Amino acid sequence: MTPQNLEDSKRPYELGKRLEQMDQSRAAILRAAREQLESRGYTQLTMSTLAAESGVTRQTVHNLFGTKAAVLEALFDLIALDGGMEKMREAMTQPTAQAMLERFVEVFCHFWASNRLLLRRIHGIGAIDPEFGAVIEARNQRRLGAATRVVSRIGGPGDVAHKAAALTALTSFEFFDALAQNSVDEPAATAVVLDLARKVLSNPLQETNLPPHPSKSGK
Amino acid sequence: MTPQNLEDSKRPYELGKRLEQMDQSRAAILRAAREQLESRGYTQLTMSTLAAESGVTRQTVHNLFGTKAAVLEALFDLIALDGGMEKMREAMTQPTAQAMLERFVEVFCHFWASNRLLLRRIHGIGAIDPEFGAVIEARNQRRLGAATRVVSRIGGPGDVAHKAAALTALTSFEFFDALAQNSVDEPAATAVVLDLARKVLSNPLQETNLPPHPSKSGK
DNA sequence: ATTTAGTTTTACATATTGTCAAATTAAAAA
DNA sequence: TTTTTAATTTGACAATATGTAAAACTAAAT
Repeated sequence: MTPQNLEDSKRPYELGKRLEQMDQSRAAILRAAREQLESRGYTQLTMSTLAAESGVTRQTVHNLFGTKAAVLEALFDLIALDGGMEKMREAMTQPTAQAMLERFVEVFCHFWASNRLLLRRIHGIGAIDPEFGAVIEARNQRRLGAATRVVSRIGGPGDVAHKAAALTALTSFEFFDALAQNSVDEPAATAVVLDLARKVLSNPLQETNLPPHPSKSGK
Repeated sequence: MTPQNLEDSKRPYELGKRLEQMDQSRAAILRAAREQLESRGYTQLTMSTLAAESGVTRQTVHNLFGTKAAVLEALFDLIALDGGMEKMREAMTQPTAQAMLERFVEVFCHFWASNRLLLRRIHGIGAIDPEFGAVIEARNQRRLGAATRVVSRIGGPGDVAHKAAALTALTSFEFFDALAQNSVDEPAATAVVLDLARKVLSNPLQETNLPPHPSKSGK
């Protein structure tokens, strides 16, 4: 019953050029997935429309990816790869703590801005589907880890975990998206995030920045 | 052809007690919708499971609400109503600007905290479905309007629209949810939001809070 | 020329939404 | 109490969408 049996033996076969074509199909499908996800939304994107726009059969989409969820996960992985997430390493190795924070904020804000509509959909899927949500949350936890290192590096008073949570929230896609929703362009939004991040990390919680609770004493 | 025709005339009929039962069914369906949306997510919530758990027929769910989207919109309206959104009026009529800001932040943070998981799902639906997204965005625009009034009331330097956008993002559900995700409880998260809001509204953009760009000069 | 393996075609099973009409039932009106 | 009304149920149906399976087809490798 070994593979060398006369009956079962198969001539060796390298996919070669066929692999390229498969990769092209995969790429075309992911491109179509991105377009349709952005323009039509999640429920309107179907395996059929995906196949039609990418020039293959619906069955081929299933062969190459398996399920609709797998297509979206592949798309998610793709933008994270060529979207510049490898710049994180460069950010985390800055010489000074402030430069580290600055690059940290810039890297994420630029990534959010570059894929805003798509990420809104993908994160939305994570919000409505617990299973997919775990994938998103895993990435958020990695950002939390990086944020914790930034906070530790900067030092200062206050609880590290608490400040890291705040920094993570400030650098979340959702916060950036909310900022950009109201006519704040990428540089301006990035500046706001960076400004707030510095304020969070410099002082613990300065509630005395302005009159604390002026509820009784009118101005 | 008037209603008084012998053929077409109908005996007057008040629904009375039947209306109560319809309301109970409606309430039971919305309760089931909330539970299933939170526990199973959007796609796992079906008209069938909804009907089963609320003790009516699938057809009745359709009779009472129309479509699945309509059920969720009704649920969205419900939590907004009895969820305490009427407290907004009280917040906007505070005597001092600072009290107004404080109540503004507190009202929203408390609302987000009281319906966190449910709102994550509902906002997620808005993110994946452009049509439903418009409903969410309409509410965000109302918050932006209120934020603009708060910002104007507080005054100070800087662009009102810009600061209002920042305040709106800080008081967004998504930002609160991101904060609360990492072990920050409601009071702490509210304090963070309020603190950041004060900082945003007090100074325009104080980039000189810390050494500006210490990229070349080491510490 | 033969073999291999991806693609297509075709068919099928399942699940879900949404609609429709007749039978049923509980409440209102007489 | 009897009749009438309207909501609920029951049963059926159409339309989509996902996912699987197998045979025919085809392009590439041998």
